[in-house]
Amino acid sequence: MDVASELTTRQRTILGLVVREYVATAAPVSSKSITEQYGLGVSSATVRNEMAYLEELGYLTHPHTSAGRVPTEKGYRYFVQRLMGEVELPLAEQRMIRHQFYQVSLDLEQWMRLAATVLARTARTAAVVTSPRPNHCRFKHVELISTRGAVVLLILVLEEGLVKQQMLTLTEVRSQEALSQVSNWLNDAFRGLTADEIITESRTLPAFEQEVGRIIAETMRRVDRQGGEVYRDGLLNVVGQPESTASESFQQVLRVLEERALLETILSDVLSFGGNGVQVVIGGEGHWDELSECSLVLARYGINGEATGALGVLGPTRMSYERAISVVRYVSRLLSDLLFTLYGS
Amino acid sequence: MDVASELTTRQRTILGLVVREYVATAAPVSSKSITEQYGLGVSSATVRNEMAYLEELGYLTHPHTSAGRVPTEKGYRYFVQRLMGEVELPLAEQRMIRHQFYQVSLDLEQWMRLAATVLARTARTAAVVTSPRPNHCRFKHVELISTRGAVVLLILVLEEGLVKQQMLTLTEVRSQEALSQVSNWLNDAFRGLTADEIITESRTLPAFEQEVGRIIAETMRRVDRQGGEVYRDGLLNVVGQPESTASESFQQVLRVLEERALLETILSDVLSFGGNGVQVVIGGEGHWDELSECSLVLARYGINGEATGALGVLGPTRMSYERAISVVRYVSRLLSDLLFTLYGS
DNA sequence: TTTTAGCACTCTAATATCGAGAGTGCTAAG
DNA sequence: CTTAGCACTCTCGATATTAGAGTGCTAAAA
Repeated sequence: MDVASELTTRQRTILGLVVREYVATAAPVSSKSITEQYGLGVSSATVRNEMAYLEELGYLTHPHTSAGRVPTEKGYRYFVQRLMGEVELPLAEQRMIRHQFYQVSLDLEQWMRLAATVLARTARTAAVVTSPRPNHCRFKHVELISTRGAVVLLILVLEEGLVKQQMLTLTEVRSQEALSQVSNWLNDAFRGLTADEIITESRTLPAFEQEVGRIIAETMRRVDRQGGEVYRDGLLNVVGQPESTASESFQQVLRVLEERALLETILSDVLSFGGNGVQVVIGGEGHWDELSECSLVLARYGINGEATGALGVLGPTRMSYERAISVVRYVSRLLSDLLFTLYGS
Repeated sequence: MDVASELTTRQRTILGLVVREYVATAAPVSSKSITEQYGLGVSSATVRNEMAYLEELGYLTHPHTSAGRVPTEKGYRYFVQRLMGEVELPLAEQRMIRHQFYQVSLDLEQWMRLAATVLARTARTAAVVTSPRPNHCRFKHVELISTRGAVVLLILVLEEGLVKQQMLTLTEVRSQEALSQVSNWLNDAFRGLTADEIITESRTLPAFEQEVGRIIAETMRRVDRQGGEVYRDGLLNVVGQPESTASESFQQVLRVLEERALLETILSDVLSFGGNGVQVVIGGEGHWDELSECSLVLARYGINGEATGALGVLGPTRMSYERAISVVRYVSRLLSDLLFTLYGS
């Protein structure tokens, strides 16, 4: 079916122009405007015929009888897959972005935040970044710090440089001395273990150590399970859109962005689906009802097999895919590189 | 001037009803609907006269000649200050909220997040919570953890239970042993000091210790300066409003919510302005242009003199101030209590 | 066979007109 | 001081009209 409907060069050119023009102006594109702006050496009537054919194949539509053409989701997909090519972000922008990352201090959290901001600004859409998580995190270091009475601050450092804190209330008061001893002890005992291994290891320990071990394992399991922090930016870009005024589908976008759980489901769904590289989901594609009328441009980043996160951009179907895809690709590579310098083996 | 324009009981009643009715329906309130729904024992004509008087004083307006009345900002302010009284959140809701906080683990971050969610859901507006910060934070504990080569993870714990992490690249590789020795050393030397004191203290130390001390002090200064994390929720509540469709002022609200810097300026402005208790800013009040057509209900929380944060709710001027104020008050008290159990002296 | 000029046709978007209805303001009487 | 009554104003929705943009189709030209 798709083989039969192979397009001629001219048809592809026209489809590309319609997509570009529509993305730029948000208004249906007429045959005349195409011939006038980009002289193809043919008349508007010819373009009209081609457009009618493209509509027959489902790449374009009519809002109504006498209006210009608008790309369908299928049209956008064709554009992204066959017409666009591997566009790279302009070197000037690459340099600017890289510069910003190097200016910020060596801190994962700041990188994530910056990544979200850069994505949103460059693609002019909403952006999402999840912090990188290992498949199974491993213990590196624990510190027990007495604060007040029986309340103790437990600080847990994992192999990947992730730091978690947790307050505990002990059944009896212990001195900082005693707590330090315990944590030193545990640091030796648990080094490099996973949550499950820590549980096993704890069995042989005295009651208090065992209790702390249990809490550590629990925290690690939570980290394994619930994935990382989610950083967002550029919500305004979604709201400011001309089409957003009326349509309710944009409320859905905001809902997706606000509800962690939903967002994470979609992200992991999309990423488990495709392989490496940038994934583009245009208008739900049947699987994700929440994303109708929106597109998602996603990529994984991080150190493969060790710790990966997701990052991407969410906007109206009418978005600049060139910009979105190129910036998602660039930032994901950049972050991967930065992570490697910190945690790489 | 305000003394001369003291209102009669009936005028106050009518103003109150108009505000309540308008908040509920979002439509201009007519004299008839007032007399019909809440029999005041007077005719609509009387109400009309009173309304005209209230308009003269600036508490109400007309969208146009033949429409019902709408409260002005001054009207809302009068309502909040003189008519509303100290409304408490319904006990059932109080219980529900308290329950949610106790279910979540003993973790500041989770409390903040939950507080934002609860505020947004209860007041049906956008909500903001900033984490509590001391005026001048004091050193408690440092840990240096070697990760890979010369890259070291520095974990800094402050008196108030705040944990900061930071990656360093050393000029030479050092063993974990050596690093632990240094951090033990510093833990004794810096205990309870402020950033400035640490700088002074460092002068007498060897180069490496001095360098670490400098980094610690720098981090602490950053904490002092830039305030805490900001948690937001309920953006959808702003977008979903009937009046939001057209007006651009709601884009401004979103801008305020998205731009950390702007938000923090406004928060600290408002809070430094008023004393304790819940502060209500209705429609910018001349100082904050970004908040025209919006209202902000804010309170400080935390342990006075030790560590305080801000929390509040941001919505259209047409919001339920009873709900907003009562929930802001309740959550701020609740959080203060919770903090006290953890860090209180 | 492909392209194109030309023209009829369709639909939108803007504008004007109209009437009903809601709500006020005012006046004069209670 | 209150209220019935009424004129007046303004919005809102419905309807009509028109200009213009853009298409689809046909028949001629390349």
